[in-house]
Amino acid sequence: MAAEVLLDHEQQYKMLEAEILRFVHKPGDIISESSLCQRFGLSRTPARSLLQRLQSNGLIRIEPKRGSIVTKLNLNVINQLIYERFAVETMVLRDYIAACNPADVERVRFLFYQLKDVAAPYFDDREAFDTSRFLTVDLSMHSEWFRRMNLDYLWQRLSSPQSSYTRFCMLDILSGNNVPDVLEEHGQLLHLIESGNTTDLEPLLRRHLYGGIRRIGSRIYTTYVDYFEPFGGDERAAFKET
Amino acid sequence: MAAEVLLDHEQQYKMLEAEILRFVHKPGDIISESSLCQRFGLSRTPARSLLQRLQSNGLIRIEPKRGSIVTKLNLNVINQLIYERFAVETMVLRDYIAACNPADVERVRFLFYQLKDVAAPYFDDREAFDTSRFLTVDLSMHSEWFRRMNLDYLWQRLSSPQSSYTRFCMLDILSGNNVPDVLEEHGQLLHLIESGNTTDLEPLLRRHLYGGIRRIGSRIYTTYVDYFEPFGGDERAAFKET
DNA sequence: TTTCGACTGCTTGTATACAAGATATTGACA
DNA sequence: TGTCAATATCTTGTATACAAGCAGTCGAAA
Repeated sequence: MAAEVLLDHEQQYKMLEAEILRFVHKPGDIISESSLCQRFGLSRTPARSLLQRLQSNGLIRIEPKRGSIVTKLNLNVINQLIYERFAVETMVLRDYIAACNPADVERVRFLFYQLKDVAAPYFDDREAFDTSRFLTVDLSMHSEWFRRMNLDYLWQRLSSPQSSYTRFCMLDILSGNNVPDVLEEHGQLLHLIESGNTTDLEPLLRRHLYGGIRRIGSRIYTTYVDYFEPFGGDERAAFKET
Repeated sequence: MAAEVLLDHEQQYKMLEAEILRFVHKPGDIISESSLCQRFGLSRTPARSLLQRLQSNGLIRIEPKRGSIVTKLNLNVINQLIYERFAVETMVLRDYIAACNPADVERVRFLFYQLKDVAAPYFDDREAFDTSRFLTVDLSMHSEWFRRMNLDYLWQRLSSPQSSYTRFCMLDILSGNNVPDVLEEHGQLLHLIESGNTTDLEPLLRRHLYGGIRRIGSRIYTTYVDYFEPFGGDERAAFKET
């Protein structure tokens, strides 16, 4: 195979990152410097930079003199990151609902109808359903309230593919089982925004953000068991949704 | 000066990090590969690794063929990180107050008295006041509720020296002006925990966490103006505390 | 057959020569 | 004196030789 020489470092990194996030490289897989040298037509120095960058984002672990290994997901870490997202987004959305004007509401409404359009094939013509686009529109709704409240950096920080969380979400998404829930819950969020209701916000967001754990369920211990770090202690308590 | 050859990579990194956090290397300063080579007795490859690691944590910016420059603080980013901390800690502390038992309360009370002890010299014998120790005990109170709620990773994520926020706090701390406020506010937090009161929690935490911006105040635009990125737009709105 | 040791081939870690861009210096020329 | 181009010297980027640790293979000896 010819080396992919057309890509700059940033593109190379994004490509590797995407491959890890989408489980093309599975947890436990080895990505050696030499494989990157061949693939991208690099010498070892820039290949090492790529690996070090992947490591600093928690996607691989470089073991000296042994190799670079795609990290496994840590359910404990995932739970804490969901908690973080839940805490932050509850407050952001509360503040957003207090601050938004009719034009803002209209924008959210538009994004929701867009989400419905993208989701339609999921029920009618499963083949035509575009998972990736659904995810994009889903996220663009969430980013809307952050953007409106001038919290773009914070949204970027929460949604950047660090550590285990993004890959966990990807497990949920790739199976496609999240579509009905996401559609339903985003509809309810829109309804809260339209009505200015903030009292029902917290339980709804809790259900929405912990949905991944609910849907993946026991497959963590069966189908996907090799993707996760061995479970020690009482991490099964995760199922109780706090 | 003899090279500091006794340190391993981790220690070298921590040392550089601490020097940047404490403004030994000021925003805008240049840290070249060759300076690290000389100082630590390294060749360029491991020196580059150190710099890339600093860059991935937002402490320096590597400009190709030009140099590596200590980043300036971005007030907009700082505000968003304070917002994050505020949102998360409000929820953590609310949950903590609902979950803690008398032994937990006693532990917090002990930490508060410890904080009072460390702070005492600040008022009596300013020379004997230990800034670093005060900060440690301050943080150990905050980490206590995270630890109790099994959110250690989240605490680590929020308090790790990324980006601008930790350095901003350091500006506040190095001046020492935060001691009375911190003592007072931690006392009030203890009081809320003892009484199980959660309704006053949010305003108190807002005051506590935005305290740095309040105390530094206009010095952002005067004394410390060179430490910050140029201000564009309406970032002065920061003063309104949301 | 089993055990154990040398060895072969892998991995990443380090040092260093060279490439190439950015910037400051220098000096000739007007 | 002022201007501007050549140049010297800085910076980081890249390629690569060598170091050194880990692991699996192979084979000889018990």
